[in-house]
Amino acid sequence: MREAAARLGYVYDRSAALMRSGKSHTIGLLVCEITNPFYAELTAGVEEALDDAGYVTMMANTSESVTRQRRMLERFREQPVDGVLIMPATGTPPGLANELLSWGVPHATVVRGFRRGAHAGPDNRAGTRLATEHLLTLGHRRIAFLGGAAKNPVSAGRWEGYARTMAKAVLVPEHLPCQTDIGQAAQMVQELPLRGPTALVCFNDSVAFGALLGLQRSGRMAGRDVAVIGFDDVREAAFWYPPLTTVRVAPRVIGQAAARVLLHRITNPEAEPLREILPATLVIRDSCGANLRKAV
Amino acid sequence: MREAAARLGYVYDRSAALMRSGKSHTIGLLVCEITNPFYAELTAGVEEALDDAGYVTMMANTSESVTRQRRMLERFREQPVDGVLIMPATGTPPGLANELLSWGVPHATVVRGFRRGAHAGPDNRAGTRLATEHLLTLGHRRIAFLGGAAKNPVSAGRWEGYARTMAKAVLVPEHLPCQTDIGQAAQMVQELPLRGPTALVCFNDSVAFGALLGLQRSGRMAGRDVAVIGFDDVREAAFWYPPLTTVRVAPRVIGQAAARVLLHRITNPEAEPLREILPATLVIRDSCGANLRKAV
DNA sequence: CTGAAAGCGCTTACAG
DNA sequence: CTGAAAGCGCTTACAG
Repeated sequence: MREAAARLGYVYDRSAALMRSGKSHTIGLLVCEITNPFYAELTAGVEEALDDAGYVTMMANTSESVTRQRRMLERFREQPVDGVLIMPATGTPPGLANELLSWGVPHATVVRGFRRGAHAGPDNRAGTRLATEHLLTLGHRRIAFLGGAAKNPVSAGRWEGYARTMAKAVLVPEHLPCQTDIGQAAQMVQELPLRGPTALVCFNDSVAFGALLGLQRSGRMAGRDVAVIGFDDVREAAFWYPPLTTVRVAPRVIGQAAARVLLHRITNPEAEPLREILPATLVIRDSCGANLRKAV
Repeated sequence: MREAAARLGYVYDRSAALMRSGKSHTIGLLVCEITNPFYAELTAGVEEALDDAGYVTMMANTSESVTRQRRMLERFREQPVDGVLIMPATGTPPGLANELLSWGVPHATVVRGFRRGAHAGPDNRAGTRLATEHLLTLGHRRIAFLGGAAKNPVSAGRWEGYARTMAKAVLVPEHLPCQTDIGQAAQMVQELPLRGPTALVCFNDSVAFGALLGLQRSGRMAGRDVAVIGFDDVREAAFWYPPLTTVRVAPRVIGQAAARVLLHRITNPEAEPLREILPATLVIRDSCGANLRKAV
């Protein structure tokens, strides 16, 4: 029937259907920085899962701009969409969670979360704990944490995983603050004193790449002179020189979980919001020196 | 007025407005592979420009699946959107252009184009011409072209720029086919005979990264033993070891041009479709050996 | 179970 | 120039 109608040039009008039924089968997705491969991969996971559930994804890239995020959110509200998946831009006021609640728009946070409400993200604390424990096993004592701002829950979680593991080993945690940027991290590491830390737990892979670069520039080599561990396992991690040991959190899996959590919110508005914390695993390559040690 | 209404809880309903006016102020964007940093950056450029023009971007990632592309396109038609921006998935039948035309949906292609119709993309031919000329200037004679499938216009254009420049220098062009993938390219280059090409013009940066890796694995070094030039200038290009000499085509600028071309199509449906071919420039870093030469 | 009518919230064309 | 009414194409609730 619809087949035949289509042949005659008929096209189903979703906007009319939406107006009458109030269901758009569209989800708004707010990405904090699409040019970051980690978030790009995550976005692909979200879209895949929503597509399977019969939803279409309306994506907007906020480029870490709170203003742009606000505008897109209002736009989603007017559209309207059936739900919003949000990776909050840096500097998002915590009050946003309550505002979204008062709007009555089902929503879930991804990776960067609010204290409460539907959420899907990696186990940040377990990730840096695994990394730190691995370095301790390799015999390191002067282990520093490179990067991270500590103001947001992601940084806080990763710092905690590291700092608590250090404390448990009766060692003093050390924070080397720097921007989440290859160039900045490289600068920081390049200027590190010779008798400084022998191992670095990095906030994420970008920072770790910078560390690799900074070591190289100062004539040192990751894995041999200083152990480096990243966080995320972006695709490039395996291809860097040396290949990066890092904490894998599978962005695509997080994306799928986020879609699930939001859809649960939509279908069960009265139920307690789901919070899915996804496991982190350590991927051992060369930058931590473990393979080098084995070879000797 | 609207301010006051908003305070009372009123939310403008775009779906109603759309139904009456037929204008959605929404553009559908079909991305062939969002996890490729080049396309991610391009997407950000499109969105930025459309946002400035008062349009919202509805993005869908096809992951190079023609089936998914078809479904999203039909969805966009039903939605409806005011126009579609498409980076065709590999294997898209050329007939799609006519079909879109018959649907009456304004559209433009990005990067990968059809023979006719609105389009924005890099000057592929000029890009590889610049790369090849640079290698010739550095004294190379055995220059090969690595990667690219030649079935699509992008590959064809890049191959032509290389092959014609070689022919002009009375040299025989050589094609080393491989998948557009770091691992595949690395394998290919690793197995290259010692008396093989002394320089490689690569289909894109991913392939070039693979070449760098393959050389490293076989104990050779890009820039010193074999010159390597990429295409795209993705963000990582400057940070690889050695830093990659590559053809810059500024994905963000292409994205902005694509938005412009589509909006022109929407506002001037009777006018000839615009085709914007954006300039390519050569960014000289270390992988081509030019800096090494200077230092000696 | 089937079919005609009402109505979603806007914009637009028309009457006053 | 202002204001009330019609209508966009669906879905839904209701009458037959």
